[in-house]
Amino acid sequence: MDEKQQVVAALAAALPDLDQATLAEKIERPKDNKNGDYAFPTFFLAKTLHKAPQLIAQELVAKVDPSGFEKVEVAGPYINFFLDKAKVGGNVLMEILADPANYGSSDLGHGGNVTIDMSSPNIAKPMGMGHLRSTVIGNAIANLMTKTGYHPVKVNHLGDWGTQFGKLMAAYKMWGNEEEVKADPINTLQRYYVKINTEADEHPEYADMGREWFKKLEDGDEEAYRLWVWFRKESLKRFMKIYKLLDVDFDSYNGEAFYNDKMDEIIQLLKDKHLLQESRGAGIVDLSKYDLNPAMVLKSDGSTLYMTRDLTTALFRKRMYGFAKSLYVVGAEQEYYFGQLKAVLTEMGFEWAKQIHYIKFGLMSLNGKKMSTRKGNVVQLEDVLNDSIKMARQQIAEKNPTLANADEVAEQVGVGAVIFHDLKNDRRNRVDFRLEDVVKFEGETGPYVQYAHARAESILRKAGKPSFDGVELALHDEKAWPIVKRLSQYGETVERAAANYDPSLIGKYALALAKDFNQYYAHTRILVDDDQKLERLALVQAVSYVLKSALAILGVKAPDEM
RNA sequence: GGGACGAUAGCUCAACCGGAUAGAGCAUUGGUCUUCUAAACCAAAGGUUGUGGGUUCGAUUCCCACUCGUCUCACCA
Repeated sequence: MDEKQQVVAALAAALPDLDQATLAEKIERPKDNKNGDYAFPTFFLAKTLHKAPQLIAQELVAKVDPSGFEKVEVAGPYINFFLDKAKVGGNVLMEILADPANYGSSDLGHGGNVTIDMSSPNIAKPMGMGHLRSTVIGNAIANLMTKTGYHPVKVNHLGDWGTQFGKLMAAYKMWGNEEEVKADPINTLQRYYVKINTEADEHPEYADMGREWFKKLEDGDEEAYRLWVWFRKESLKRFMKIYKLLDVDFDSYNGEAFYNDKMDEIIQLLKDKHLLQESRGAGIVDLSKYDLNPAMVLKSDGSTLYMTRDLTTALFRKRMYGFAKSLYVVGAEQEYYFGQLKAVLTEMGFEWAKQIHYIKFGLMSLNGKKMSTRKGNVVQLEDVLNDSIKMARQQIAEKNPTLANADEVAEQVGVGAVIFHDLKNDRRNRVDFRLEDVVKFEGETGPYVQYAHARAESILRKAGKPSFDGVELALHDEKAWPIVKRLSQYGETVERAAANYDPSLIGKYALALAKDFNQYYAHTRILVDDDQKLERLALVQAVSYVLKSALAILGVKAPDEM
């Protein structure tokens, strides 16, 4: 950052007619290191100066003071600036080593609360791979918020209410067996649920039974309530196992049921503001001024919908947390719906509606088809995690059989692979689930990054964990320059990832840094006793810190040995 | 039919604000472990960036049209 200012200053002296902001805007970072560290293209000056860009570049470079730079040279229409590698490199390393935990952090958020609606699995259904996306994306965004000075509030908006419970209860009453459910709650309940759905075509009365049971639940029927509590408890127990594996926790588990008795207010508010209209017996809010279809907030039988609960939830969260932002990490198929939700809130006069951001992610499919719990074609997240851990354990047995805490590391690597796989690409991309891709440990994967980190730690152990306190560092190894450059870009990468709610930028950064390091490692011996040994070790230590930090943002562990 | 999003190497994906020869990984072919962990490294090969126009000194990137794909368009969530 300061380095860019240095370039701006040098150019400003040669081009007094242009203001610094314009110059800063035009300066770019060449993709190829041979074109220097910063470059200034002169095309845009051709028109005003009536000269060829190449000529402008040549004339300009003569006026630029190259002191402070390694060199400044012309390459066609570009002026390329090469930084003083020894000095800049040393500064970057010293900055990281002085305060590793805060490297890359900023205070853009000034402590403002950011509620993040994430994970939100449905009770009485197994957590599928689809829920992984919302969980790990939400978790990574929460970490990005922390890193940029916000205070994230992770909310697991459990799907613990709705007509599907009525159906489930009806199914349980017909075919259920208490012992069977106790033995394996989720899968058994899931089986009942699939059964009643598949047989509903032949037995239309099942749908009515489901509605009746849900009505009972809403009216506080004792048996319905007892079943609901039981199903919910068993489901949560199972979910907690998965969250523990993923190492994700939540600040609130207030789900749909929590808002069940709080919806009157929003209905009343809509009435007071004359926004509630009747149409075909149902209650709707007209949104034609937003170019959207009307939002239904009351069914014709007077019962509520998802929309009703979400409006209530939004208002509750604003009051409870006074959020600076409210994020919803939800599948892309709900985009239209969230447009309506925001529009209704705006229509109600809540100016904070614009603080709501919908963080959509691409649908996960199986063999090209949408996964459907009702049809039973889902891949269970727990199975995938366990498979991955098992495979990681095998790899360790082959490659590092004497590793002391092998089981613990296998879990970190196996789970890390799954999480990283889900986060490395743009969250909006659709993904077709393929186990062999998810549990891959080579190439652009989580384990690749973890491995680079473990190698770095291994070297530091062998070097006797050197201390860098108060050491004045310069970096003389030219081969280390790509690494240092990458390290120096961590903060801006974090900021960009946070601003775009895009964890994949951190994933790509971690891969690039791991690759830089692995290349260096393959070509340079670090543990040789010469006068540059300490600065090489400082480099290794800095890489280790930053890799670990980047992985931590993604929610991936960085074992010291693997 | 309306809307949203997308189309880049055989496959999965990159490409910051419009910039230098469009880059990685996987798969394929070949090379590198008596030296810090080979979950790694090096190399080869792989492209009319869906099609056709336009804007620009310059377009994968911006605009228009078209083709194809996914999602979505009130009593599910």
